[in-house]
Formats: sequence, C-alpha cells, structure tokens
Amino acid sequence: MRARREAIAVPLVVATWNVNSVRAREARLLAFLERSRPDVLCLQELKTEDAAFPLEAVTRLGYHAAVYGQKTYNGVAILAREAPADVKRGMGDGDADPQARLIEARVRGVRVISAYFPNGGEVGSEKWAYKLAWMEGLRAHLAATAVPGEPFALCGDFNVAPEDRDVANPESWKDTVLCHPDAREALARIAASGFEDAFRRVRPEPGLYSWWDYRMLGFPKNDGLRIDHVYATAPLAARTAAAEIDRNERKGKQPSDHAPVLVTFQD
DNA sequence: ATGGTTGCTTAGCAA
Repeated sequence: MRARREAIAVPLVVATWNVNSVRAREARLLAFLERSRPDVLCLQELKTEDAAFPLEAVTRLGYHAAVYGQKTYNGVAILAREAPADVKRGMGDGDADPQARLIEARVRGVRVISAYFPNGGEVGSEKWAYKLAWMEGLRAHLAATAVPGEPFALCGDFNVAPEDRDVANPESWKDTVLCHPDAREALARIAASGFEDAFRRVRPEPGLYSWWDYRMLGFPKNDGLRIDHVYATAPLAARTAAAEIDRNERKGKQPSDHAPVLVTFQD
C-alpha cells in the first residue's frame, strides 16, 4: 500500500531559533524575519510574559504569533505567515510543569511544536533528572497524540547534540548534559516514535553548529554544538530539500548564543 | 574544581 501523500503547500520553510530573551533580541528578530522570511519560526527562551512579546512589530512584518511566555525564564512561541490554528500550550491536560517549554499549533496543514528542552545543569543533579523526565514525558505525549501519516515538525532547542559529528570538540564535551549517552538515548527514543532529523537528511557533513557558549571564547574558537533541531515525520521529512544554519546571526553586537536553523520542504 | 559571559533582576540564578 502506498503511503498517503498529505496535501502540503510547498515550498515550506521552517526555522527554529533560541533567541535568549525576545526583548533583548527584538531588533535582531525583526531583521531576521525580513531577511529570511520563513513560513514558520519557532522561538525559545523568550524570557518574558506574553504581554511583553513584540506582537505588533512582528504583525507589521506579516507574521502571526502563538506565544507561551513566562517571566524571567523559558518561554516559547510559533510565528507564522499564516494564522496558527489549534494552539496548545504545554503537553495537555495533566501537564503540571510550571515551566513554559512547549507550544503547539497547526500551520498550513502541518502540526508544529516549538520546544525548549531542559538544559540539565550538571549530570547527576536535580536538573539532570528533570531533563530526562521531561524528555520521557515528551515521548509519551507524542505517542499519545500521534496521528498516522500526519506531517509534523518538532522544532526547538533540544539541548542535545545527537552525535559526535555535531560537536566541534567531542572530547571536551564528552558526558556533559548536552552529549551524555542518557540524553542521546532519550532523544533517540523520541525519534523512534516516528521522527527524523530533517537537517541531517540533506546536510550530513561535520562542522555545522547552532550554539556557542558566550564564555571561554566559544564562538571565536568555533567551539560549537548542534543542539537546535527540526525533526519531521515521514510525509514531511521525505520532502526535505535544503537546510542551513544562519551562522552570521551569531556575529556582531548582542547576538543570541544560538543561531537560527532553517529547513526547506519542497516536492 | 573552576572559570568565562550574558540576561533578568538588582544578588543570585540559569544557561
């Protein structure tokens, strides 16, 4: 039996970017939208409540926004050129997590999630346990809400570098929260529920990173990791045509410590 | 083990 081909309007450009405070990054966010014009942009680490999100400014550029903000920490959003539908904040009923780390919407027939996975602090800490539990909770949530054959883009700051080729200096990052085998295994279990790393489908080469620590000259030394991802279910992943990381966005004055990741889906 | 930097909030936490 042939897999059902969902009607997806393509080309579709899906981007994800941890902005590390949407207020501190407003000018850069607007410049990025004008420059790249993604159809969908998933944001993480807004670090502000909904009321302080620059809604008018993004609206002027032709974007709609579904926002799940939080004071000081976390906060996620989905911006889209078409109005997002079926917006859901958190992982649904019974999700008691007070941290705003996940928002979902339907855009142009595609289910989209913007997720800010927990960093994990130090391996063995309470934050580490929270990270692994959160990831297992996401896996269970995805399994419980999965619709067979549905085009679905799971995007965000996963705070996991899936493989050593995603790390400039794997030895120095070995067994840290971003590279630990338990975190990689937790991500693999999420992927096993029907997702593929769309970026790697078309960009297998090493040397591609999305985050560089502000400290220790991370960016000047290119001590980077690829921890921001666009995962997609088969109907979408099969259409992956191009992927890039906007490394230039990490340059200049007052950058986020993350660069935007963009994936183009096309028939 | 600590350091180094940035953002939010104003001393300390989170990343």
